[in-house]
Amino acid sequence: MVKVATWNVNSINARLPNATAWIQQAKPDVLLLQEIKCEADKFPLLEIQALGYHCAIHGQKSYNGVAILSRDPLEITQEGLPGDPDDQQARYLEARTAGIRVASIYLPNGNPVDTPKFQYKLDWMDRLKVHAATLLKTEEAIILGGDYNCIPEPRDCYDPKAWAGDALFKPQTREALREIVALGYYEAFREIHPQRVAYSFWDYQARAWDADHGIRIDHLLLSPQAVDLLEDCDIDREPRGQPKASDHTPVWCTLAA
DNA sequence: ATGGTCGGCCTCCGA
Repeated sequence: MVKVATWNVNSINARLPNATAWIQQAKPDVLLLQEIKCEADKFPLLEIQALGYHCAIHGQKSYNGVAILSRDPLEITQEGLPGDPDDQQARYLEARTAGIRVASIYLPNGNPVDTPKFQYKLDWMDRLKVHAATLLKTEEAIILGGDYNCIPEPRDCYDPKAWAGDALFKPQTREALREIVALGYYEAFREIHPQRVAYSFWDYQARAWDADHGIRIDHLLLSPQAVDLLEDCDIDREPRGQPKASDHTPVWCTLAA
């Protein structure tokens, strides 16, 4: 059995106690991290290694940054999303480990929508679609996990009307995610829980956590070879209720292997 | 309720 989780930690250094506690309790074999908000030399490598994990880091100062932790050694297969040599933002890291291929994805937020940030998001999703199609041809068990900054459907949001104009819920954003899935991927949470309402992000503001005003934007996309092995998937709300929590909480799945 | 959330950081920007 291989347990793979994704978690936007909103700074790995600010979140180290929370991340350590969750790793020791949840014991993922592979953990995909987003928004580590540091370069590799500022990553708490020794602390993570002490928990028994290898680390692959694609860092950036102050913003973005992704990493992959694994009980097994990691072979990096892609650092940075292909398709735009001018893109300097650290939002994609891919590796082989634990007998599968995984990617840690921090998809651009895209707000405000009347600025170039939204077009950057849509362009980034186009590039991800191209790369995701290439990956499918390997016929490997693949998990593309991360913060997709996309609310797939109205039921994935506590108040769809309140989010109607937001980059996370714009029709173009949702269409772009559907196109990626339609290449031949399976969204793990919906495979296991076709009807369930659950969230993975609650804003720090306006008592969103206390009111359960959440959205589901952290996803695990599985190739056909991976979904054949899929046993379980869930969102662990517990870390979001802890002191000094990230605004996201981990999403995990297990594969028979 | 004269405040209102975080983290990183060239005291504001990004989320």
